[in-house]
Amino acid sequence: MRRIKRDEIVVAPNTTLLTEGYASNNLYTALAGFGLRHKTVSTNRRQVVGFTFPGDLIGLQGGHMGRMGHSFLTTTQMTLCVFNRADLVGLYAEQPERGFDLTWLAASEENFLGEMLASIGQRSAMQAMAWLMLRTILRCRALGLTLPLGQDGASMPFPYRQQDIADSLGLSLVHTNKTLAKLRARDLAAWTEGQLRVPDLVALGEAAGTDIATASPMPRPLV
Amino acid sequence: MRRIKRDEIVVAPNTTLLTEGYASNNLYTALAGFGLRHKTVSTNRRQVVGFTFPGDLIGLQGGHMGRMGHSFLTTTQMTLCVFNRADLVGLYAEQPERGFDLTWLAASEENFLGEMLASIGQRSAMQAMAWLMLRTILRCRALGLTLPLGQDGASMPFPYRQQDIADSLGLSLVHTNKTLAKLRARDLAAWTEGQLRVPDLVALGEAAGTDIATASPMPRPLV
DNA sequence: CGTGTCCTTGAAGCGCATCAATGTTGGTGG
DNA sequence: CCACCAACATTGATGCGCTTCAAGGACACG
Repeated sequence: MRRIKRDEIVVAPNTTLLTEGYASNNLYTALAGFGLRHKTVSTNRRQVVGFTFPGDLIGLQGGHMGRMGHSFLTTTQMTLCVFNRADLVGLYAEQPERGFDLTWLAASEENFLGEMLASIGQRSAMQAMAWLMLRTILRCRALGLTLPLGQDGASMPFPYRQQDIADSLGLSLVHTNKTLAKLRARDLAAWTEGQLRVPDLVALGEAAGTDIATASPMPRPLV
Repeated sequence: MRRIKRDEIVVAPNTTLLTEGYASNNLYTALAGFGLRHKTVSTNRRQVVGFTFPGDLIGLQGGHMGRMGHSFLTTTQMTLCVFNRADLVGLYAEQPERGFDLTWLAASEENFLGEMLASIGQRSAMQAMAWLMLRTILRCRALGLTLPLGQDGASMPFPYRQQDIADSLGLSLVHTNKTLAKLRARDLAAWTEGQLRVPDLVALGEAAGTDIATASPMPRPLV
């Protein structure tokens, strides 16, 4: 991938990098910082379709299908590696394994969205919230972004706003807040000051109606 | 693709071809018939993550990520073209454009699931249902599966059960039935005897809170 | 003619949205 | 250095859209 790397940039918090409906010449890999991808449904309604962590590829869609299906917004300051869309075609020819990996990533994203769908569609607010936190912290543990917490727990930076989670789960801000308070009261997950602390991953999994093995992400190729 | 084609099979209605959590050696292209992909959340709760029409690729995930993220179930009898998972790797090397197309397909699926997510998360039952019917009929029109109906309408076979739609939109069967009745009463969409009839696509789009251009699928590569 | 599958309709109740108000924190300019 | 404001978090009250429970109808099949 280094061959087609074009640049490395630092972006301010709360910046829209990619806009839904527009073509993008670039795609990025997140090196540091946090962001999110979202779709706009109507004025004052959006759906967050994913949280972006270091190591994630951003804008693959735009590179393959004329225009972006979602926008990308930074939450914190981010450091990004920049690639050029036009270079992708050549990459497939020269390094088929990389092309295979890209399909893998897209399929993996698809799988994640399917799980989100199942979560929003079939679970209660409480379960869905628990599932999201569990899924997030397990994924970030695989990335080395978490710190151990007690026997079976973990903590990690999670610098989003409650509104972001609400828009991700299709809940109102108010109900999101109350559900978070419940999770905190039951010692399942405490999310304060941008830090997510889960004292017992197994217990959180039970509240989510799933087990850790099911919620664990698969090992992924690096791009 | 013909090079790696292994077989052509006919499958009975209501048959599970791929099972969530298991690896699959095969992937398929639907030549005729209808089916659906679904995830099992718990006993007696599932999430339908997509309806499968002729021309669709089935099981790409299983070919790339060790095991399937969802099950595949036929609704009608289906005719399928069978490919072997192991042949995929070679395909990427020999025909990079095909590999590119596969990523395109996966990214396209991801995009669709994002839209489903937005629909379930942000829209009312009525809007979500209208959106699903519109999206479905527009996609099938591009495949040549629809017949024109009046000035701005279209009709197509849609041989699913109400429970399938309910599980797709995260609604109860009862409410799905009542919402369908409303759509029928308002002359927006009539779905009876396995046929979906939409007299005015634009009007349906208005009920869905979107316009036809936004809901239209992008042209796709054939595999 | 009984049995299973799917569709339909009514009634009751709950989970969540919406409305409204207050608290907290950090930034900004007088 | 404090008054002010904007952004985000929190909490209570009210009501609706949906789920769940229940029952019955239509049709196909052995």
